[in-house]
Formats: sequence, C-alpha cells, structure tokens
Amino acid sequence: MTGGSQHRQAEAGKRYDVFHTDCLARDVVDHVTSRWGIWVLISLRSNSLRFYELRESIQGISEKMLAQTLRALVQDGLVWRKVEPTTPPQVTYGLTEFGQDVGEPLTELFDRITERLSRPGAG
Amino acid sequence: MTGGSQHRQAEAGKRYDVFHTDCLARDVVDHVTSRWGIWVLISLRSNSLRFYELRESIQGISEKMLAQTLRALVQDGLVWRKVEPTTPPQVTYGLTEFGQDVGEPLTELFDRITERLSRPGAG
DNA sequence: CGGCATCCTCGATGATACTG
DNA sequence: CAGTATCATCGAGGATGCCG
Repeated sequence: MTGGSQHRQAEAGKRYDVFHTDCLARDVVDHVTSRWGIWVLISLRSNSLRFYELRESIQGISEKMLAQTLRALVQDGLVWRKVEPTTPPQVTYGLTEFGQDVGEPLTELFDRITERLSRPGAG
Repeated sequence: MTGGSQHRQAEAGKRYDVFHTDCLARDVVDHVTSRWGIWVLISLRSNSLRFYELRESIQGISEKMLAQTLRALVQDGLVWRKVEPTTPPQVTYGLTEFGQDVGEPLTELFDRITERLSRPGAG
C-alpha cells in the first residue's frame, strides 16, 4: 500500500484514501465482507466449530465455498484451524484474537440491521 | 423471515438462524457488504457527497456500479438522495439515520483491520 | 452532470466426482 | 469426515453510447 496507516482520519475534507486504492486492508475487508466470510465469522463467534458443523450452520454454502472462505480467513489470520488426525479426521475452526476483533463490529452491524428491520415504523 | 428478532443471542449452542435462511436482513447485509456498498457508506459518513464526488472518492468504481449501489442503499433506507433541478443537474447523497447506524460498526470494522495490518508483528 | 440501456467478459459460485 | 479437482453456469461488473 502507498499511504500506510491513514486509518481513523475522519476529518472532513480529507476523505479515506485507503479503500480507494490497492491496500492490503482492502483484501482483508473483501474477504471479511465476502458472500460467506461474514457468516463464517459470526458463526464462529460463540464457539469453535468443525467443518461439517459450519456447513450445516450456514445454510446454502457449498463445501467448496466454505473451504475456500475458510482458507482465505485462515490466511488472513482471522481464523485458526486445528486438525486432529483421528479416523475419521476432525478439523476444527475458531476465531483468532484478530478474528474476534473483527467479529465484534460485524455482529454489531448485523444486529443493528436486524433490529432496524424488526422495528415497526422503520422502512 | 421466520424467527423474527433473534439478534444478540450469543448463547453457545443456539446459533444464529437468521443469516442461514431467507431473511430481509440478509438482503440488506448483502447490500451493505457488497463490493462497493461498504465504501459508499464509509465515504458518506463524514459528509454528503455528489455523484461525481463519490465516483472520484471511490477509486475503481464505475458509474454503473455506483448508481446501482446507491439505488440499492437508497431503497434500503440507508442513503437519502436529493435532486437539485439546476443545469447541470446536481444530485447529492447522504446517510440517513439508519445509514449512520450501520456506518458506525462498518467504520469500526475497517479501522480494526487497518490497525491490525499496520501493526509490526501482526500478520 | 447524472444516470440508464446495451453488450460483453470474466470470475465467483455451484454440482459432481474423487481422494485420504 | 474433510477436503480437492474439474466442469458448467450465472450474474456481477466494465465499456460504450445515448438522453434529460
């Protein structure tokens, strides 16, 4: 990235530059806000889950997409992955500290939307 | 949606049901976390902007996508749109109360990610 | 300037089958 | 169970051009 760490500059006039350009943060944001990323992260907030638990948890996701999404999130350092070499194999996923950091505003976002939509007059 | 307002239930064991199924909230979440939605919302947090200002603000976005994203956000009640019938025409966009509600955790999310990535040992 | 319609491309996503 | 590989598709998104 070019600018570096220009986060939290909310001064009027000087708008964000980060998300305009090629920034590593943008990739992570893209992963987090990807079609399935947000649901994976929220799913893992309460407790760690195994692969098939995640798959059943997030209805509509295919194994491929789940694996792909998890791979990206693991690579970004948001999710950890623990393999137990039993038979059958057992792989557990959970949130890293970073993942929890990110999951918080994500859940907040989700909550605010659902709350708003469940309100009578809102719309 | 079926369950209604089961938000903020973070009890282990009972996972979210909302985002698994067909829920109006899911649509809004999809719009907000769409490729461009998040940047539009964050862009508008500090102040309202005109169409072309937004376009220049969010590098890489096409007019089509900007218009489309804005339309969705306006329809969801996150963004308002004001047309001034001057010549040339002048259209301004800004966040509604709902939009500000949503923009907050969104910015928080963004900030946490950039902060993390700008930290030395993280990664 | 704002924005819609059209065409077209490409990548994300899904279905299926196979491996360890 | 937990993936990976391959193939087919569908729609998001970009380019262009036209209109008020």
